[in-house]
Amino acid sequence: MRNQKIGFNYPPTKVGCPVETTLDVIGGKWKGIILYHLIDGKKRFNEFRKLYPAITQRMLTLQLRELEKDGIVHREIYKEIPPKVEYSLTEFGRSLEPIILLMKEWGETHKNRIISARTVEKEEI
Amino acid sequence: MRNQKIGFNYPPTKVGCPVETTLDVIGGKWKGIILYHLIDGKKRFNEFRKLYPAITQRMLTLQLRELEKDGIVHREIYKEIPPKVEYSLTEFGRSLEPIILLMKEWGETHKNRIISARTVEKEEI
DNA sequence: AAACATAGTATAAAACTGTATACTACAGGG
DNA sequence: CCCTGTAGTATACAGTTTTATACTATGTTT
Repeated sequence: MRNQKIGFNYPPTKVGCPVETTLDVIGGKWKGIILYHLIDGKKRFNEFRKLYPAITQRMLTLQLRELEKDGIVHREIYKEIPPKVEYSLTEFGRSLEPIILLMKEWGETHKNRIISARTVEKEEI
Repeated sequence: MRNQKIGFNYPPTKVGCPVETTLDVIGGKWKGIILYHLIDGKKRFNEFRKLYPAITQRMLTLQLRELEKDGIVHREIYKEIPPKVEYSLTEFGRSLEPIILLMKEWGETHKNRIISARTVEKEEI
């Protein structure tokens, strides 16, 4: 283990780079999708499932709960049967809007480039 | 498995939400940190390790290679002994600057709020 | 001759994430 | 009385990521 020593002690935790803080909040597997759709207004649980059927119920629940815990998303429960729950952005969540919109634009503009950069598996044999 | 059927067929792959495309590029565990520091100019391999000693060599290599494959980062090898390799943003990588800077601002502004939102383990018994 | 520096690679294990499947509650409709 | 719909929860397993540790190359310095 010669190489690992680098002349100073490791900090106990990752001292936050601010960019990492933001990515921690919005970087979950389905959070981009969730936030992107919440910008247009509130959504019900199964609306998300219809928009992205590949999300399992468990993952959707987990991601929404994390966003809720971070104060980004508000969860409104209607005491009805069958159940009705609406998700929406909080005021705080709205502060992410410019970032989400920039990411949306960037993704739209460069999506094809990224896809082709990643599908070059073998150029030559 | 009553609940999983939802009245339409699952698509074969996740049809890209543009926000997800962007998060796929910048959302890796250490990519925020890497990109944030590359905005100031080129960096050598061990400079990153000194900035964030918790990154292992392997992770740093993997993250840099992914950014390189996506065309975000340029890797310049100097044929010297001991080795010297410099990493920098490509022209394409520069197009991420506005997003990185917004994320940096958001993180700086709301870091404490996020930390405390996440450390409320039990309010009452 | 041994040690140092840089930029990695190799391998295995541990930790975390995500999936699959089954299950719950309750009111209304047939 | 059984089925439907909504919004979940529970459990176990599979898959992916991340970590830990050791190792490589090679020219220069001690």
